[in-house]
Amino acid sequence: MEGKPKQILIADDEPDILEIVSYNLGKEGYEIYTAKDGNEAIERAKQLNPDLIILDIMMPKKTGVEVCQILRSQPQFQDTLIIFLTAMSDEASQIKGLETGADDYVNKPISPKVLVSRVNALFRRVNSKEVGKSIHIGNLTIDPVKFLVVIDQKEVILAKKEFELLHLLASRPGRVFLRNEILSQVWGNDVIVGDRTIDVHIRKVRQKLGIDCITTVKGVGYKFDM
Amino acid sequence: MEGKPKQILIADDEPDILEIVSYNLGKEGYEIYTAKDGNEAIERAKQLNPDLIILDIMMPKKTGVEVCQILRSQPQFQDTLIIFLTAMSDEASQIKGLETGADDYVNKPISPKVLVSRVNALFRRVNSKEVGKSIHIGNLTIDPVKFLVVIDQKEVILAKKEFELLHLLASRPGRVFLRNEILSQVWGNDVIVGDRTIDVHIRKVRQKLGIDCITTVKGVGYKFDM
DNA sequence: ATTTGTGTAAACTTAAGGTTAACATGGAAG
DNA sequence: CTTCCATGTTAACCTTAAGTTTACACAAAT
Repeated sequence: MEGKPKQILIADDEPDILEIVSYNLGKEGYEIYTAKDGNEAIERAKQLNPDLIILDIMMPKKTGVEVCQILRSQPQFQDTLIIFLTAMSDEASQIKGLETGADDYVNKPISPKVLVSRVNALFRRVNSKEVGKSIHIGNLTIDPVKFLVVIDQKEVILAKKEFELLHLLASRPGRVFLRNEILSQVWGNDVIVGDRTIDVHIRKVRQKLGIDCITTVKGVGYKFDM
Repeated sequence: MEGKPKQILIADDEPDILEIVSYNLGKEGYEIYTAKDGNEAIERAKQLNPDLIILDIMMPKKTGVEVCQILRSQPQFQDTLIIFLTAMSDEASQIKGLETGADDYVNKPISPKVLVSRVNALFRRVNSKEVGKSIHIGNLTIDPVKFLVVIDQKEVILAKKEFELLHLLASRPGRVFLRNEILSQVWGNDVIVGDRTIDVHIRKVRQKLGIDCITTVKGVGYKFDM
């Protein structure tokens, strides 16, 4: 059971490094995205929500350590893997890096093969326990493992269908789901239910969440939007 | 919620290394055990079932890589963390080591502080493994060794199935276990039992504990919550 | 052989969840 | 402005999952 390809964001100001790392990890089947300074790294991380972020420490705008701290302070990136990449091989930096919340620390000059092995080792470890990944959007968290929705630190209990419906919509924020799609995804392809059934569940979700995050697209379907 | 102290097994044939590593990790609150060759490492690993094993590569009897392969081939050690410690800093060894199933690879001469950071980073990432070790949640203690549940200083006797059921749920508080999962974990994959059997056992546990800590998620399963 | 504890099954009750129908609303087209 | 149609709203109703109780089989202990 091979999941979807893992997304990796690489931030470094040296184009050479970016290229060599992208090439070698891409060859392994990972989906690679790049950033060339600290601010861009943060920006891209927020829009991509990648599985792993590889950060050079010495970068313009913001250092890798700063980026790591900023990202780790947000719930969305609590579980994201982070590897530091750096020319500073002194042990103080390394310790500081790991204590900032990084998962690994690789010294330059990097060996592409070693980096690939370390990336693989990290994913091997994390994959074995991570079954359903939770969704974080703004102050909203959807956790399929705990079957729980948290909004502004407050837990909201949704019934099964309500949860599945919200989970579906929130899995692709902004994208419109046709009523048909919703029916087949949440209710299954065979069951036939009345026309108002979806509406009623949408209503319950809206009501329980208390915030307006589901938009109606008349004649088409619904979408999640914050 | 601070768990039990993590157990670490360190295998190296140089007493100096053993001592310095033991001292530094011990200071961090880990419970340290040692072995001085490959065979002893395997033997102690089996009797201790530690959370982390640190293996020197060049050891008498069996090399660290061999020990790793042997342990990884057994289900008991599938999730156990393994770090290689070695004087061989060439990248081929490192790649081989990581691909054997190790989680990290640290070169000698080792810096105790760096090792400690890396150990901490690994445990930070993998907070989940606590099988066979007692669980403390609030005023509730579940001790699988003594087969005992203590709640508010009062011992509660649970039957085998009841105990296993509670232990499973409490091992991951908050997480929902599907009825299927419960069946396969507690009853085993092959046995087929009636639909109400789980309910009955849930009821007995709830009754005996006297506190409401098991939540029903209708249509999904059960979860432990305090 | 009898007692005791444990696990499973069956029958029944309860309640949560899901669906529907009937009606309301609101915006766009004519 | 009126009509039309898609969606919103509400409450009643139906369905199904879970809770409860009792009974019984079986094994271990006495």
